[in-house]
Parts: sequence; C-alpha cells; structure tokens
Amino acid sequence: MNLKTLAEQLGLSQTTVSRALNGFPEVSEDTRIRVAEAARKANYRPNARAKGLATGRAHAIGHVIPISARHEIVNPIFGDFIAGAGEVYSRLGYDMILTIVEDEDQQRAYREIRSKGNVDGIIMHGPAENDARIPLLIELGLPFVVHGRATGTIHPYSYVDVNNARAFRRATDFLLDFGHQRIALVNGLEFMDFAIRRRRGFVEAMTERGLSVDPALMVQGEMTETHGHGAARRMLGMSDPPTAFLTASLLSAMGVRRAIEERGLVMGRDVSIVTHDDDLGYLKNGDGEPIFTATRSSVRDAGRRAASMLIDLINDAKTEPRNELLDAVLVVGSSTGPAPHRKG
Amino acid sequence: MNLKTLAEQLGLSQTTVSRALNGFPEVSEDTRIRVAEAARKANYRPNARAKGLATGRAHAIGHVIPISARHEIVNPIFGDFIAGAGEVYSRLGYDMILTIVEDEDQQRAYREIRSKGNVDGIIMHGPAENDARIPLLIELGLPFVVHGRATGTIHPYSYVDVNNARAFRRATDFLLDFGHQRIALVNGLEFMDFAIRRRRGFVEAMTERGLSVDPALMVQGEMTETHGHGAARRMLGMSDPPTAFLTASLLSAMGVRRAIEERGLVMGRDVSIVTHDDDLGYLKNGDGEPIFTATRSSVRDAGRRAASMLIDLINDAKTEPRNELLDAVLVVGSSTGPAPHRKG
DNA sequence: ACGAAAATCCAAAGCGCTTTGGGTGATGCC
DNA sequence: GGCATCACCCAAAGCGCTTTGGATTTTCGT
Repeated sequence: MNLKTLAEQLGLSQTTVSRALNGFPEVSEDTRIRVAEAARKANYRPNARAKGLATGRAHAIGHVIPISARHEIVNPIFGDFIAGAGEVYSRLGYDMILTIVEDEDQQRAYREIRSKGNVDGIIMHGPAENDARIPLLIELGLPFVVHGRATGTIHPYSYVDVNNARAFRRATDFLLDFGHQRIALVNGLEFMDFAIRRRRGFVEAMTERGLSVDPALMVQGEMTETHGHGAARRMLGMSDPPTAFLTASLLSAMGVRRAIEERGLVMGRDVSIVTHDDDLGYLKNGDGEPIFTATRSSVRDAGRRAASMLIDLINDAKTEPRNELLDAVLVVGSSTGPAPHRKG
Repeated sequence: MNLKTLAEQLGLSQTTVSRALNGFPEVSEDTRIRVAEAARKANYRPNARAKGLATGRAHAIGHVIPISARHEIVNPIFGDFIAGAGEVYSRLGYDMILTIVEDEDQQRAYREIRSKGNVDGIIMHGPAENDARIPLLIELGLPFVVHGRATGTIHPYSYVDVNNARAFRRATDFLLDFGHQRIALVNGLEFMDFAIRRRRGFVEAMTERGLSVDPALMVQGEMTETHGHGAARRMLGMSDPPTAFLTASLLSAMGVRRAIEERGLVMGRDVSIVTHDDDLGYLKNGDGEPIFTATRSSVRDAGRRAASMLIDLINDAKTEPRNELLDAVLVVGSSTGPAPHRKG
C-alpha cells in the first residue's frame, strides 16, 4: 500500500493525504479523520526510504563500532547503553543503525556513512586519547555525541560522560578514611579515556594525602574476571600486599574477590574492594543490598541521555555543543572495612 | 556529491556513470576507469536511500529486540551475536538496524518494519515456546532467520541454533560417568526455548540411567552470578546436597563456585560444575586452560552463520527454509572430578 | 450582495538513484 | 558497398514520498 493508491481510494490527491497524515493545517478536520481511518484500515505506513529521500531526514541514528575492539561491542557495557538509547529512539520513531567496522577503516567508514546519508547523526563509542574521529566528525558536519570524552581534543564537542576522575577520587578517599594506605588499582585499558581519568582520580587522591602510589600496585587490562583474579593474586603474594583494591568493573572485582578468598582471607575484613559499577541489567551488584562498595552510574541511563541529546542537536540545527557529566553515587556494600592493623 | 554532478563533471550521462560504477558490461573499460577514478577523487558514494528506492533493496537487516527483555538486549549474549553478524554485514555491505520495541507492540512493530521497507530481512531473537512472531513473519513474507528455535511451532522456518538438548545430555553423561548421582540444574528462564531444551537433555540423560531427577535440584532464573550463588547456597545447605551442578552460563557457574567456596568446599573435588559457555568475548572461561568444564559454543559464530544464512535467503528469492544446528564441544576444565565417596 | 480573505484541495516538480528502450558510429561479413 | 552486428552511450521514466505554487470554493464583514 502506498500513498498513491491510498489517495486514489479516497478520491483525494497525494498532497492532501500526505498533509492529512502529517498533521498540516491546510486540510479540514473531516477529511483528516477520513484519511486517518482509511490509512489505519489499509495498514498504510509511509515508505521510509522515499520519505527520507524527500525530506532529507533519515530518522535514524548511527552507532559505529570498531570490530576488533573487544573493548566495545563485545563489551558488556555496550548492550546496556544501546538499550537505553533504544528506548529513546523507539519513543521518538528513530531507527538505530549499527555499523561494525574494521579498525583501519574508521575514517573511510565515517565518510561513507556521511555520504550514504542514511543517518541523521552519530553516537561515537569508546573514545581514546586524542581520538582522531572527533575532528573528522566535526569536519564532516554530521551531528554527533560521544559516549565518554577524549582527553587531548581541542575542538569542543558534545558528550555524555560520567565524572570518572571524581568517582575514583571519592572511592580512594573512602578507603583512605578507613586507614588503608596500600591501595591497588586494577584499571581498564589505559588508552581508553575513562581509564585514564580514573587513574588520575586515584593518583590525585593518594598524593593529596601525601601518599605515593606504588607502580607495582597499578595494573591495566581487560575488565574480565580472570584479569582481576590474576592481578590480585600476584599482588596479594607480594611481601607488602595491598589492603584494598580499586577495580574498574564488577567482573574485575569478582576476580579480585576470588583471589582474596583463595588465600583464605575475608573480603571486607582483611582486604577491601571498591569497584566501579555500571549498573548493568544482567550483572547486578547484588539484588537490593549491594555486595561490593561501588561507585555506581547507570550506563543505560547514559545511553538514554546521549540519545536525546543527539536528537536535540539534530533538531536544533546549529547549536553549541552540549555536554552532560554524570556523577557516580557511592554505594556502600560489605566489601569494605577499616584497614587491618599492621602486623608488628 | 551526487550522480548528476559527477556525470556532468565527466561529460557523461548519469546512466553511463551509474553503469560504470556498478560493473555493467555496456561501458568501455576506458571510461569505467575514468569514472572510477573521478568517483574516488570526489569521494562519491551513492545515496543509500535513493538507491534503495530505485532498487527496492534496503541493503539492511533488521534485528528486533523486545525492550523489557532483560533476557535479550541487556543479555550479554546479544553483544557477541551482533558482533558476529556485524562482521558479515560489513563484509557484504549491509547495514544492521536495531529496533527496540515495547513488548506489547511486537506485532505492530513487525508490520511496521515490513511496510516501512527499510530492511530486506529480519533476525529474530529470543524465541519462546509457541512464539507468535514466527507465523507473523511468515505471513508478512519477510525473509527471516531465528536465533534459536521455538518449540511448538508447526510452520517450517529458518534458524541457527545450538543443539542444546544434546549438549546438556553430554554434560550430564559426563558427570554420571564420574559417578555423580545428585546433580543439580541451574537453568535459565524456562519460557525461553533454549532453557526448555537444556532441561530436556538433562532429564533424559538422568532417566536413561534410571535416575530420577529431584525437583528440588532444578531451578530456573536469570543467568546471573547472584542467582547462581543463591541457588547453590540453598542446595548445598540441604541434608542431601548435590555433588555436581549443571549451569546455564558462566556467570551462574561463577556464582555456584562462590557458594561452594563459601562452605569451605573445593570445586572439582568436593563439588563439580559443568556449565554452558557461550564463549563471549569479554567473559572467557579462563585464558588458554579452561577453568570450568563446559559445553562450549560460540555465540559470535552463531551470529555470523545466521547473518549469512539470511542474506542467502534474501538473494535466493524463494528457497526452502534452512537451518543449522551447531554442536557444542565439551571442554574439560578443573571444575569436575569423580563424585566424592558418600559418607557412611 | 459583493469583494476579500480564509479554507481546502490539487498538479507537478523534485529528492538521487536504477533501468528501459533506444540511438549512433564503428566493425564484420558476403 | 550495403546490411547486420556490436560496442558504447544517452534521455527519460519511475521508485514513493514531500512541498511549492496555485486553483477553487467558503466564509464573512460591511
């Protein structure tokens, strides 16, 4: 069923039917109702491509994901972010189009998306330091918002991010207040912006209290259970082991917990853990009572915010870049406690 | 840059330029090269909407995801599946368009997608028993393939699935061969098809050996760490606790392991675990050596297969439904061992 | 009751591409 | 040399929608 035949059935012109359906004022209420009714009965739905061609609007948002990046698509974060963004899209009638791209092809891919013209804007994932994609997107003139930020970028751009530095500073302070001094950081991969900022927050909090950070107590890596486990096991075997861990994800924290328990120690008594918690749908930090003390910030919510910010950007034509910095909340679970007394 | 201006620049007609670019034979090699060169330099890319309008092909595949379904999008499985499918799409020049949909709106959503015409086919996720979406999709005449199967569906349809029943039968046999008799099943939600089949495989293997299954040792639920932990803790506290667990995901298995260790028991000696392992990118069953004995089947690979099956279906017009049943491989880790001797 | 303004509606152009149905000149064949 | 055959190229229609620029009819103030 297309506009033409629908119009013929009604004995009206395409113009009028189109206008009736799109709520233009120059059509009488009677015919509007008649048209709407007929459209409903015929199960008519305007062809998206034709509409897009005519209006220049795709009514779709692109998400470009580097394929290799286990750190992205395969990343559990991604699913929740998408879910949040998708809520907004479905409410506003936008489609979400994902493009998986070889890493070397990033530039080409963005240009291609631009000229193929099947999206009105882009959400950029996994920004790294001095990310080349940002200047590129600005050059292309395609509205976009970044999930996260890219340290070192000079041009202003729109983003939604959590205040990672502040979150980790608070987490560190929390442990310091409990008397911990040897605190380990099990970070995400430090070419990712968020990991850089978290590390900075941690280091700043430590140095502010006059404590030096031991490089041996800082590791970066994939945020997996095994990585957390391996790192913690190694550190706990040191002659001067940490009394507390700061981890970048719930999975890492679970690995650390396992290492703690393997040594016959008790989490929250002998060794404390504070983790960041993205509040993922399928990976909850306990139901109700939190298990781990954590800096929590819903990535699904970030998805929602990024999506509506982008759509605002698209509609408002030339507006200034916007940004939203979300603060993580500190939830206290049973994984933290006062630093144990030094032996001797 | 569009076809028209490109053609003008070259002093050729749109027809010729279009044909040159699309590899039609009725254009000389010289001009083809000349056109290709000019297109490259101008960074020309055909407008996807216009192309779609003209050809009737969207060059896009739709993935429709029920929003509530924590069991889907938020499900870690989804990210890996998408990654696999995305590899294929990007290689073949297809876009992937995700639509998040309120659960009640499922029917409407599919119809709408059909008439909006911005996808050439659909991949259906998370089939349940007697899933109404399958007859609907058949009625709509939209090519589709299901990730998984829907028990109870009469019409034939295309799918990619792992042989869940066989996998769990094998896993059960493996434990039975080790002398385990009290085996617990920590399953996924049993309105989902895969969970139904896994349970069936488990039950069949047990009854084949003349063992009855204890309903108290079978639970279903979200495949989370906390759910696994809770279930295992409860069961291990029973007067006649299980000596082995069969779990539906690595996360559940991790929860079970924690419950085991909490009781001061040793996994693989006192209590065994066999889990299903979807071989997710960020949630590995150990690196190299598997930690858990598991029935492994890469969901990313399933994504790849489903995507290319669907594209075949789209190109081959009216062909019979196809299907692919993947067999999980049993990898042996350190989470299993002979059943401990009964005390007394 | 009459002209002007307002209310309705329409024909046709245009979005950027593919594709049908020729056209033109060069080549092959007898 | 004349005709058929290629090889190569083009004009124009069409995909399904929106939107411009009227045309026609009502409504209304006076």
